[in-house]
Amino acid sequence: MYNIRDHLVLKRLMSKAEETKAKIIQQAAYLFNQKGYADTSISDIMQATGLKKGGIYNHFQSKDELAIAAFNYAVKLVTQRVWNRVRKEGNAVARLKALVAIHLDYIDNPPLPGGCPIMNSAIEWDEHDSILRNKTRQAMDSWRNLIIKIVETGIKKGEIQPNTQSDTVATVVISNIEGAIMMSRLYQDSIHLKRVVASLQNYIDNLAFLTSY
Amino acid sequence: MYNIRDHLVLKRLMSKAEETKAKIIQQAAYLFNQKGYADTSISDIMQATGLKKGGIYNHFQSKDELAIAAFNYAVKLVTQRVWNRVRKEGNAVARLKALVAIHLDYIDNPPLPGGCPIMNSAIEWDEHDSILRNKTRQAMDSWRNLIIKIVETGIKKGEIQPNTQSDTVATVVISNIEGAIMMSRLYQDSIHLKRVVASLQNYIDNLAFLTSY
DNA sequence: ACCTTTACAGACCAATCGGTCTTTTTTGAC
DNA sequence: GTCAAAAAAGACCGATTGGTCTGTAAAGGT
Repeated sequence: MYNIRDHLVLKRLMSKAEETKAKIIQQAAYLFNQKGYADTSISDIMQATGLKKGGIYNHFQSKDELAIAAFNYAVKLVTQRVWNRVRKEGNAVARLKALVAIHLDYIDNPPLPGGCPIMNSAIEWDEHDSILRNKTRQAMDSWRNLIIKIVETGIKKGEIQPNTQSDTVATVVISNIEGAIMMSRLYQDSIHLKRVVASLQNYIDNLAFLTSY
Repeated sequence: MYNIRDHLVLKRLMSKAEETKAKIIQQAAYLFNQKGYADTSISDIMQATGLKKGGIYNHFQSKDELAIAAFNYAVKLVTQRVWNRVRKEGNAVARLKALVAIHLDYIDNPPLPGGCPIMNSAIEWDEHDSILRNKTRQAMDSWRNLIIKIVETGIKKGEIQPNTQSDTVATVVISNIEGAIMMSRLYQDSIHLKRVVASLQNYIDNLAFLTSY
């Protein structure tokens, strides 16, 4: 079969197998995030990737193993988008506000279809003692630790009030954002996300050591 | 078969069939809320109720029909608990604070196992155009309208600042609570719910027309 | 106590599930 | 171009899915 990559002088970054595996992971991540693990069948993934059963099970031993790889990929997509935005800001208040604001386009321009994979997995796995629940907790831990670190660095630098509870800030910010994503997705209307982002901006302003007025 | 209810003089409130149907709905509601619709099989419901397939399909035409009845039942459970608490309070600020505080025991003493059925259904159905998504939106509408009505009544009575956006309050309060339930359930730790409830109490205090200090 | 109605049991169905295995095709180093 | 290794195809498997249907048992008005 004719393959354009071989015909060109382009060096191949991934082997064919690696490309196939990456495609499976991406398509599976999209499907799992949209439909959930239980309602996504191997047949769905076969159809999305254009592969047959043997092509998928050549790369993964089980549906679970694929789901874990897909979840890792999904989490990487969402956390990278946040971090790439947050790192641009210098001080803690600006970082927190950027972290919140980046979620405004979670409806119209999401990092992957289906909403936040951390929340989706949390809801689906919260009472199974499964590998995926642990993975979800780890992802949530990273998410919380990012906020905690920003706040504590801000306190040290005198940008944020010293009596601020960083773990409370993390819980409040994440709860708000995740709840708002849920509501905006349910109604297919970003208004809820906009309201919550505005409310959180005000919340963050009140954490600042010196308010500007 | 000997039946103690017939032997006693007790008037039967429900016929045997109605009791059976109610039992199916309750058990199904628990299962759907814990495991989700896709991962709950008719066999699971057979086991939970002690009935066989014919006994279940005698009362419901399909799994979907049962899921809708179960969702209605679950929503009734959670909304009644909220309303029974809120109605005890006279003024808007106290009502809002009670509405928030009632969710503190959502982990240790939930109205039904599996967390908030509105959020769980929202996550599972948010991209299907299904009956259950519409049901979920209706339940969320009621939830929002309760808060909106409390706020607007409070504004009229001079208990809440007149420039307050009631729909924003509804979005913020619900997003916070639902997000916090998700986090506390993921970690099996009510600390996140406690933090968010405390934060929301402060938020509500700031809506009051006259602060006490 | 009788008798009709209905609730329920349980066998049965096709379709689909996740997963295995053998065969064929493709890949890519030489 | 050759050829060994790996990737993918696709037939196949038992178990389970939601759902149907017929026979039996219980219910409950009379």
